[in-house]
Amino acid sequence: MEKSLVEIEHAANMLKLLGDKTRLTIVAMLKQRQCCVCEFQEVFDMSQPSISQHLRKLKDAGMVKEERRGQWIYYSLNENSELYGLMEDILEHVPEQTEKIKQIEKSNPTLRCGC
Amino acid sequence: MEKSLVEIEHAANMLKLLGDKTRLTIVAMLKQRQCCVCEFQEVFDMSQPSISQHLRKLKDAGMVKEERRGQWIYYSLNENSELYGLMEDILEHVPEQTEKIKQIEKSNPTLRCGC
DNA sequence: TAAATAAATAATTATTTACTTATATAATAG
DNA sequence: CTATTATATAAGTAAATAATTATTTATTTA
Repeated sequence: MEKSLVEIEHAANMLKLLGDKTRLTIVAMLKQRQCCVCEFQEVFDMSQPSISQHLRKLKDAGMVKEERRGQWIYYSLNENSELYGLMEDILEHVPEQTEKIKQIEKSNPTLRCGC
Repeated sequence: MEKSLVEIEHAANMLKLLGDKTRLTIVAMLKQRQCCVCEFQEVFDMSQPSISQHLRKLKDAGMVKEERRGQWIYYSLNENSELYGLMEDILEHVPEQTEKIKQIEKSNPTLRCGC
């Protein structure tokens, strides 16, 4: 399979977004499974608006998509993005975020809805 | 061949550096061949110190190395960096910078030394 | 050794970024 | 309908970034 080519300016914009530890971790977590905002709140030591703003940037760049389910909004990687191939290749070099996934499954913030 | 794993913080730092169009272009050019500072000056519309500072950041991160040859300093990719594998994989998604390489070969700023 | 060239460093500045708190919007439950 | 919960948006701010100009350092050449 050929590598997808991305215009250098688009690539730089994407790399800049992934060049933030929080966002890179978010994306690495989403590679393992979709997450809702309240789940990210469990693992990042920052305010809810801060997390929302990171997700917004990733969404504006087309890297993630959101899906509302009741009062929760779930985020996942956008596999249709022209940036997806590059994102995948980057994530292969980044450790799995299994600890963080375990952490949210333990505290299970969306317990009440049975997601 | 297994993908090299990079700690998420290191990966984020590297991606932040590549998340700048000038630096990403520099690195893409260096994938094709080593270049000296005056050659970068031919293709980027910015001051010499600005280019030097970009190169310094890439060097501090271990992504490029420099080699003085007379009054010129040549930069090349540091293949021994723990980040090299990731960098290579990213560059596979970025267009070749052949136009820029041609441009510097045309004006040939280091003509006088016969490099 | 003096002048010229190549590159790095220092100091400054405008812009961008990543956070904060406060507030608004949207959905659900009582 | 009201209260609660989940998330987004707005406004403000401190820190980081990418550029600039001025200066310094290093090398070559006359």
